[in-house]
Amino acid sequence: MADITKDQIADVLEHIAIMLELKSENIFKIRAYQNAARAMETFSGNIQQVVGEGKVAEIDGVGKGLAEKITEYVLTGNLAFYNILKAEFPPGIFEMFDISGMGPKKIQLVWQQLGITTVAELEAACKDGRVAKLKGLGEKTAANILKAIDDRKKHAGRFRIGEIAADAERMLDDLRGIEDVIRVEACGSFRRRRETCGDLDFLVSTNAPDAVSQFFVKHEFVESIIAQGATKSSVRWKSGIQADLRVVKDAEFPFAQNYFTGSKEHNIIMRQRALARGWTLNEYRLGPDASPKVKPLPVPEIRQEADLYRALGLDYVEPELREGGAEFKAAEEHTLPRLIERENLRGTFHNHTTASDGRNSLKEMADAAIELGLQYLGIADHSKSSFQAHGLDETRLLAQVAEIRAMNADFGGAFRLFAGSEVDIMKDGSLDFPDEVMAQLDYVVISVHNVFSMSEKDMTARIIRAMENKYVTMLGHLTGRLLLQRDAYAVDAPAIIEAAAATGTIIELNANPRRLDMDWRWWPLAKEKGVKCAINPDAHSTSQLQFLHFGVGTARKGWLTRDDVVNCLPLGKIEAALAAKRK
DNA sequence: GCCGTTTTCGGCCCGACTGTTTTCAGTCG
Repeated sequence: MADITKDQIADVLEHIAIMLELKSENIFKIRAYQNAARAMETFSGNIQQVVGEGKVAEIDGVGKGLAEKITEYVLTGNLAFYNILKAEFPPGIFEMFDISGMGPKKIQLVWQQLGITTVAELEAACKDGRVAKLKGLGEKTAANILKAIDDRKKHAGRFRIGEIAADAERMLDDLRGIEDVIRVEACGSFRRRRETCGDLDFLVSTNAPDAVSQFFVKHEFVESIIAQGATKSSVRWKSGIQADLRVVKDAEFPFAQNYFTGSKEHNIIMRQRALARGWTLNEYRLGPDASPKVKPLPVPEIRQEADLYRALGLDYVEPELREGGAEFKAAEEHTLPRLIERENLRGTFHNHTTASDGRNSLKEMADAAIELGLQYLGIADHSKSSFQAHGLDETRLLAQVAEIRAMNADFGGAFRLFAGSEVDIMKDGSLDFPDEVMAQLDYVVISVHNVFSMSEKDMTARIIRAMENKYVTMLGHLTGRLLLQRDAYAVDAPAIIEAAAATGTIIELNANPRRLDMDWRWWPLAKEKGVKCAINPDAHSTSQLQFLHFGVGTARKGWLTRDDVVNCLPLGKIEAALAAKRK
């Protein structure tokens, strides 16, 4: 069996959907491929196993036809249908989808009429007037395409939530300050606390829409105006991100809030549930369906989002869970979890000091933790093999342990530092410190920091071997990914989760917004297996302790409650949790 | 291509904005 991951399957299905669009195939067939790609991305089981058991078609959104294609791809590493389809298109053509305003129809047009197959050729054809002469296009379209090509060069791609959160919060505050503004929300992927956002969506209810729109497009953040209408405006901020504003009447707010929060998949199911009750749902209202297929029920009054969920037979679904997956079944059966909140955290592990590559001293880190209202702080500087990060050898580590013990005496029980280490996992799965050194620590975080290019099988075996050491308390940043920067190394997450359950090892949710690793998609499986989570900021300075906010957002996306996260335990109870595996 | 509490055919979410048109197609979210 080839080592095909579910992400690779999703990419292939997504790519097929794009090519079918270019061939002007049936739109619903295209959507079926897109749905199946989403189903793969959010699938939390072991796809190899499901293929082996012949149960692919049991996955929601995957039918007989796509199950056969997925099975062929997983078993052989190849998909004949995909290869044949791909051969019909020049490879550079797909890059044109990254140009805002270029969709399948225009790409097809410039390709068929002008023979354009790359973004560079498109740019040239816009400049020399050939694009403007095409039927259905014109001067403005050509100019807009040029602007979009230019924008793409400047602002490629998506933004990490850590890069945009401060500006977004500031905009929310500013919008709330406008006269006659009633309700304000940042919707979209930002509200759902996705790890990256392509844009920001602001929603305002007011009786003075013009004033709000004017304020938005003239805000100091704005670099250029993309579109401005009566109810919808789009701008590009100086930071590079696109920000959209929707202005609605207050009675419409809960519907718009729900609609613009998404996800798209979540919205589709919401609308289907409305139709099943003889209603139609859009971003403005819940109303009677013009041609109902069922005997319509009276339409209830909706004042806030929770009313809408109730009307559709659901408990309120927190935004973080609205990814179009298991949230509906749980909301129907009243089994949605009470999600963890920032205030539940009592302390945190995996933080660095000037002893390795941190910017603040032990004392400064402790003071900052106290300032944040934490009861304890774990220090886990790098081990000696991470020489690029000034990793500590045994002598320096034991000196730091002694310093921590002395400081704890001064805190007098109100606050505590825990002495740990972020120990490198060596290439063969052995650890950077011997057992007798780790035995002197309160806890041990283990992480992979080198030799990323191993096979999935070897990397998984490497990590599992390290987890089997009884002094290892928790596994740091599982995949080593740096969002929008460096891909995850190959590792079998379900196998790691199984091993964590078997060995009693905690898995870290690294809250650094560049990482947010382990990914939120795996936490429901970890929770099901009884694996505990530690939300750790991986702070290299006092200010980075604030990363805990992003970690809590990701934990909420992973359906975690305070009971699933060890650092919700108070002093007096956390000690036993850290020591449990050593017995 | 998927799916089913009027089921194996005939549906499949829907509105705003732009640019090119003169009533609509394309794109986006």
